[in-house]
Amino acid sequence: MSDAELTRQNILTVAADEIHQHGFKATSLSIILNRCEISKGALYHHFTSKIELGYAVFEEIYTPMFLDVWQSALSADDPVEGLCEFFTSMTEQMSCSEVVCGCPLNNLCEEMANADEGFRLRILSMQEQLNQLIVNSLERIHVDLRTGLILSQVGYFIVATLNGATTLSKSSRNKELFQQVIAELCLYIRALKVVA
Amino acid sequence: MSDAELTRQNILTVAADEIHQHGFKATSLSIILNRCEISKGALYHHFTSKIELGYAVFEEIYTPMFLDVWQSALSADDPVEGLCEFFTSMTEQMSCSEVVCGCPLNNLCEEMANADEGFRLRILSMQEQLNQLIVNSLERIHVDLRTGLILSQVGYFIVATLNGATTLSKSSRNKELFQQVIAELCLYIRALKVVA
DNA sequence: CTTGCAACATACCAAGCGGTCGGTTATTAT
DNA sequence: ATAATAACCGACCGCTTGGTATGTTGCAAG
Repeated sequence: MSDAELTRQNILTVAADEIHQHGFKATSLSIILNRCEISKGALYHHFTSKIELGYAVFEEIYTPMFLDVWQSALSADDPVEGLCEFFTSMTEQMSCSEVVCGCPLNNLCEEMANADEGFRLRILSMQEQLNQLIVNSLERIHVDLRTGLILSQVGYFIVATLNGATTLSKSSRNKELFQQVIAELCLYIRALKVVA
Repeated sequence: MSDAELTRQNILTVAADEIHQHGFKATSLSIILNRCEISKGALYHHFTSKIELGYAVFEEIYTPMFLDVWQSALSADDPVEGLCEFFTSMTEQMSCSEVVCGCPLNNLCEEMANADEGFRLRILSMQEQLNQLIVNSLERIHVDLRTGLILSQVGYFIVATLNGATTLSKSSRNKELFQQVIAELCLYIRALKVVA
């Protein structure tokens, strides 16, 4: 990787962390410059504006990270158990800072979907991709599932609850609340199956 | 109501609307001053700082509004049906701007719980009050409910899902997504009861 | 060897922010 | 009537923000 590309990646990584911690609007370019030990000229050589940097972070950092982790959870033989294990391991591995900072995509949806069309469309596309992943994996085991389920609706319900749980936990600063909601969510997910 | 108190209330109302629309940090005092047609001196006569104004909005506008609406939903003879009707009527009455702006408390939790201790504690207290309301009303009909339910967990699950649904809907700018999640949430809530 | 452009650095800018302060008007108590 | 204070005004301040324009360095092709 060339020096220039290294600089670019470094900016993206640091910016992703700052945006995760403080949100997009509250993220200061000068702090990114300090952390990267570069000048303003360097940043504006690689990105035309703050919002374009934000888009790049979304597309090159958040999106692949997000798809990877859901993909692997849903590719289990039994996606229902895959999801539950994924959620449970989240609560176990979750550090305190992650409880406080929440999910980057959920944060951006809250903050920017209403304020910037570019962010809104990217977030929307991400949500639809994620929902499709869930629907596809549930369809794989449709013979084990209750009849009458609207899978797309179920997918959005799961994502909504997970996001709601992270937001809710921010005020208590510990993962107890998160764990409770996740536990209830796993009950719901497992109840999607017909009783054996 | 005295003129001074009228001014104060006007500031609170306008500030509540601005914070709802743009979040706390992005809310500009000068815009509030313009909308209220008052001077900066007037505002700082009634409130010592921007953050104190934010606290006042939370306590005097958002909190009572929030408790009122949940209280009345949960005081129905059957709180399960009360909740479902409440949620369903939300989707029907919801204007486009409300879809876009989301729930004021959920927004503040996302934005400020991590950034300001005063907001965090107020939000936490609000969440606990709300959960207690739900738990109390479900306990009233515990004979109709499935055994083994952890009511506190159920309460937080409901709130988390509702909040997640509002956030999720922001990116699509319409209430279709919200309605889907709410529909699934009502299925979940009604399934709390034992089959008759 | 030199020409040229990518890859930076630095100084600067206007705008907006929350907040302060001295002054003015209106109201109320004595 | 007067004194005191509440209620309000508006100019000003320091600071930070995203963004720009000019200048410098270094590598790489011709």
